[in-house]
Amino acid sequence: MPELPEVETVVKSLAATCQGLTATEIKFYRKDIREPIPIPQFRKALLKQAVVSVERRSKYIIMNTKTGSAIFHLGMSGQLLALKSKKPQFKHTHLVMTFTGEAQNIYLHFVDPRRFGRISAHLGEAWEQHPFFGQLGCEPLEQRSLGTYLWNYGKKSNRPIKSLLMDSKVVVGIGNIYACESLFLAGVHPERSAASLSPKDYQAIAAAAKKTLRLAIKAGGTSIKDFKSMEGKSGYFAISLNVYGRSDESCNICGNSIGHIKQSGRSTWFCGLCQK
DNA sequence: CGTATCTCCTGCAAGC
DNA sequence: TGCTTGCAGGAGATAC
Repeated sequence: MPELPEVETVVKSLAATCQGLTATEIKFYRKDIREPIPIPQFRKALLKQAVVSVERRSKYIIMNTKTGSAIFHLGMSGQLLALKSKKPQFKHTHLVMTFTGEAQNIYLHFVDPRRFGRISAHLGEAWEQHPFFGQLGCEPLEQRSLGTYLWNYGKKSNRPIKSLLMDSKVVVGIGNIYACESLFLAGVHPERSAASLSPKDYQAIAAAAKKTLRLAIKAGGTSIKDFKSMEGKSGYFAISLNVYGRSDESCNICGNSIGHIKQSGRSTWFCGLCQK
C-alpha cells in the first residue's frame, strides 16, 4: 500500500520523468474507478501542454500544466508506471498517457487492481480548491510543533489515540502501518484515549511519526506490501517493522509477544509491555 | 457537532 | 483439489 513516503517517491520520479514533456495522447480504459472520472476536464488540463511541475498533498499526486492539474490517488493497489510501450501491460490498466519527449516517448500507465485509487482534474491554477483537498488536516512533516498541534485536537477527545492519528481531517499521510509503528516508538498504547495523554506523550508521538516518515522517504519508500517504484521495481524493505503484521512474534525491545486487536474495523499491532 | 460504522474493490491465503 | 471465507485499506457516506 503506498503511504506518504511512497507517494513522495513517485512524485519525485514523475517530476524527473515528465516535467517539461507534453501529453499528446490520453487513453482511458475505464470511465470510473472509485468514482466517475471527469474525463473531459482531465484531457483539458493535461493534453497538449507541457507539465510544469508535480506536487504532493496528503497522498494525492498533482501534475500541473498552464491550464490546470491532473490529480491522482493510488489508493492501496495503484501504480503509476513509466513504460516504453503504449499497450496496457497489466490486467487492471485504467489509463495510459503518452508523453512526447525529444528522445523518445514515455508512456505513463495508471494501474490499480483494487480500484481504491482516484483520478480527477482541476482547471485553473488553484488545485487546492478541488473538493479532495477541502477537509484535509496538516502535513505531518511540514507542521511546526506537530506534537502541540495533535495535543490541541486530542486533549478534548475521547477517541483512541490511534484513530486520531489516522484521521485525515486531523493529520494526513499516517496510515495504519505508520500509526502502529509510531505509537510503538513513542511507547503509547493504541487504545489510550486521546484526552488521557500528556503533552509529553504527544511530543513523543509526533517525533516518532516524523522520524519514521523521514526514514522511509530517505529509503525511497518502505514498500511494505504492494508498492513498486515507477520502473516497476519492488521496494527496498528498508524500514524494519517493529509491530505491524507481527502477531505473536516477539517484541524487538522486550521479547514480549506482539498483540493484535481490532480498532474500528482496522487491525492494530502493539507490544503490551513497551506501550502503556 | 463529534464519533463510530459501513462501503467500495480484487487478489491472496488460510481452512475445510 | 477446489470451494468458501476473511483480510488488506483511504476516505466519503451514513447513522447515531
